[in-house]
Amino acid sequence: MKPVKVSIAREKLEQDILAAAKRLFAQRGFGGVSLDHVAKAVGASKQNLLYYFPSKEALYRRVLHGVLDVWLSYMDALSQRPDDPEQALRDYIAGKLRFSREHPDDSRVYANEVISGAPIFAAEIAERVIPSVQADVAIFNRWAERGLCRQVDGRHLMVLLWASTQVYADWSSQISLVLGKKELDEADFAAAEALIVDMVLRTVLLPGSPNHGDSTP
Amino acid sequence: MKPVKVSIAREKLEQDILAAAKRLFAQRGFGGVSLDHVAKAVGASKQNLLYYFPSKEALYRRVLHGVLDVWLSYMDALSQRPDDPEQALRDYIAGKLRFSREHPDDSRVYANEVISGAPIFAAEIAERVIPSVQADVAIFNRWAERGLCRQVDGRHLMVLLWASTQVYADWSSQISLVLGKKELDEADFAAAEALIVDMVLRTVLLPGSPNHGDSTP
DNA sequence: AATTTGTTTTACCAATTGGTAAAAACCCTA
DNA sequence: TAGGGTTTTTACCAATTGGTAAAACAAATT
Repeated sequence: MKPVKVSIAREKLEQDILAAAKRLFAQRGFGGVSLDHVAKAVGASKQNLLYYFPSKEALYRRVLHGVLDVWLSYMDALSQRPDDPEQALRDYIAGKLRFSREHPDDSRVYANEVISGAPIFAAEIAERVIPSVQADVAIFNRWAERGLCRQVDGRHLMVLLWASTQVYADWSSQISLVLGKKELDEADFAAAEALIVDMVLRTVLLPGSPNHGDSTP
Repeated sequence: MKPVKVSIAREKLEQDILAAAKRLFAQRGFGGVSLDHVAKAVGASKQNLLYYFPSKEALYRRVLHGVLDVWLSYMDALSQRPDDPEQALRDYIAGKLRFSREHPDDSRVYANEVISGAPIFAAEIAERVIPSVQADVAIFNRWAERGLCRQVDGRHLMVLLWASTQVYADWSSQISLVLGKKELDEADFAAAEALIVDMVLRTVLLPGSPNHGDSTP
């Protein structure tokens, strides 16, 4: 198989463009970013940028596609431990919070798109995200059927899990203000994790479960 | 006091502009909206619009100011019942969900601004929102001191309450996809409220409380 | 009716927008 | 070193951007 020859330089510039575009789209949304902004951020000309990505929307789609990859990669925690609701939920929450911590811009790009009603990515979300969510919900329901956890509406629980974890990326500016510090640190994320895990487990686990109601310091 | 005479027509057009601007800013963010968009949405000329609002940023500020008024008006539930944590929390959650239901565009405008790092409204948020949040947190801590509820980190609890309620406005497009319907209806909001109230009360109320752990159908 | 005041329209403007066409520079291999 | 493909630059373009200035129109006050 002939290797697709791509010069190092090309590869690097393309990645640089995607990275800069992600940062800008995260901050200002699709409409608030011009190709010139992105080009200047990477020290290239707008026309050069258009050589790599045929249009602004194409660039945005590529960014969003990458974001979705990352988003989904943090969402498979439930299926990893199909027999242990407690640990699965702990992992899931920890993973999503790690996503917020490590990829805040990905989170914000995604949030911007969803808030706008997903005009561009509705199809891809329907194709990739929704099945993944439904799989998680199905795992949930199976746990309940098998008596491993209480009956709760898995769909709304998933919504609550996204919301309460992603907020630490998307709303970090306001949360920082509330906590009275410039940026969120490790300890803040740990505190968030403790609270969310505590709440979810109290709600989901059966009263008789071993670990029930012990997570308060 | 001399009444500031403002013709009906003026008043109405100004309100129309603000309403249209809010809808557009909610959907596309500040950078994604042009004065011409807003003008066309209300059937006026761009220059006419600039007669009422001296600049795009001025218009945005006015919209955001109104949004903040609404946002804050739904946030005083805790102080209304200073001696009854359970009912106060129920009211608070119900109120914030009502906000998401009745004012989704306000919620989205606010979310857009916060995600962008609140470049324009950081000062006003710090002045108006943060004190309000801190008041709520203080009420919380007092409950805990008086033995009316468990010790939980009030700040992170507030974050969780915003997140889990506002998500039903900001992310309604994706939640609709998950629930498999075109838009969220009364029943969906009721289910969300039930879950959130359940989780919060399980976490916050003391084990011996009267209503503890009974909210599952 | 004349005048003042408030509102809208017309006519501009320079800068920026996303995008095209083609020339120029670069790089690798024969 | 010549040629061929790849990448970058230069030169454009029409449309849109936020905004100004002043004229035209309408409404209320005298």
